[in-house]
Amino acid sequence: MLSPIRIDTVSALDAVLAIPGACPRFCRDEEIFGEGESADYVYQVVSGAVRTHRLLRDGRRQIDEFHFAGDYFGLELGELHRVSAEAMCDASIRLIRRGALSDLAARRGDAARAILRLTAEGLQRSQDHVLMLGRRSAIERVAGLLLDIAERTNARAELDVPMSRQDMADYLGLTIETVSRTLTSLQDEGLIALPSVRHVVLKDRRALERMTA
Amino acid sequence: MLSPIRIDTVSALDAVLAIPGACPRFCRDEEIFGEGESADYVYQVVSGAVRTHRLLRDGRRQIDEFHFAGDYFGLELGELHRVSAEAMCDASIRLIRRGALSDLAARRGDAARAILRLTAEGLQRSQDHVLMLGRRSAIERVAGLLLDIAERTNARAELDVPMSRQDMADYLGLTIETVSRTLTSLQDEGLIALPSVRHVVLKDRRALERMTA
DNA sequence: CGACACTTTGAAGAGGTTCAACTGGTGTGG
DNA sequence: CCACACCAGTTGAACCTCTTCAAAGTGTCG
Repeated sequence: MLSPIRIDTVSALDAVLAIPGACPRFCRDEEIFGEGESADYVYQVVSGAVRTHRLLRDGRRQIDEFHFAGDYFGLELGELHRVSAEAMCDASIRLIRRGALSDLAARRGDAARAILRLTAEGLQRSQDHVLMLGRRSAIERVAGLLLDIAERTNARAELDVPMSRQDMADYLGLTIETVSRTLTSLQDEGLIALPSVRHVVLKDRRALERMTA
Repeated sequence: MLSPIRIDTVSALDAVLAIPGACPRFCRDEEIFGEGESADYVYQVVSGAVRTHRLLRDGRRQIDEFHFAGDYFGLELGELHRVSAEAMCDASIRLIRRGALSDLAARRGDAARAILRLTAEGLQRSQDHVLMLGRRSAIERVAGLLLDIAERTNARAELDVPMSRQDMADYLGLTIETVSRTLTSLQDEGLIALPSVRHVVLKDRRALERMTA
């Protein structure tokens, strides 16, 4: 049973926002929507992983967020998307008509609260991101990202990392070389292992957590 | 947010959220609430200016946001404040009981939408902050902050800067010395003037905007 | 006027970037 | 089935922006 203000589980959110929608597949690096386009849909990752990003005029890219199975993205206050979204690997994405969602929110208080909750969670994550970019060193940022991926993909020690080094760099406000060197140094210190480029084993989670706390 | 009905002005928001509340005064650097405290109120700046921040264990500080007259802050999804808030100068702050706000939101769709709108605007600002910290140089960050202050305080060319250099640094992810040097170099280039420490004159706004676009 | 906090400036240093070369894994074609 | 090409990732070295540490300057308030 839901409290008047809190919706406590992802599945509860999904139940409230269960609106039929198409569920197309996108392949690796395919654009789902672009910055400045009309925000006619809200999206949910069914399988795979998605990145959302913004670009400066000169090409500098900042990845805003990574989205994993179950996550919603593309929810906007205004009429236009403020970020672009691309699949990081083959992904299936549920499309929810924005009009259907606002109709639902207008009729049902719990749906309106679910939307508020999604937005507020996005804000919390963005605030964490700000703290990371403003005040943490490269090694702390990388450690934090690995732990975040572990948590959000429900991985134990061994992670499937769906993003390239460039994606990690553009999320962390670093360069690809710094990310690579930092991962190597974490490996040298025995905190992680890198069996392959897109797999990371967390060997000393406690130590990683100490870096990010 | 999702609804076709938009609330377009701050005053409209205020009308919807007009709940009687105390309006205490805080003096410079006084804490309004602390990170981890129970979030029993939502706050609105009546006059003055407020900063919200988070601290790492070792004392590194990241300012999350500056709040000016009319701005709401301290709105939380969960039970606890995730940031601390302090007055940057003498300020009067309206306190709104959170319970009163959620009652109102439960009864009136437009109030619920107003809360969503506030949250979504906070998210947009936080995303802009992420882009700034992740991918902009010191001079671009400082220029961006000055323009932001100008816009939010409705200043034309001459700005009243309510924050210290340390506050600017902790918002921009820089050090106090870098902020100071950057302001000096903007002055040397003729883009701004610094008649006194807490006053800035924007002499070439176009050039400043070019840096931040 | 003097004390104190904040700001500015200077010089040296570090962390991260840049540019460049090399490595390794993957896919393709002979 | 191997050779080769290609691309992402790694490593190295030089460089640069920003930081750190130190000192001097400025403004404010008793």
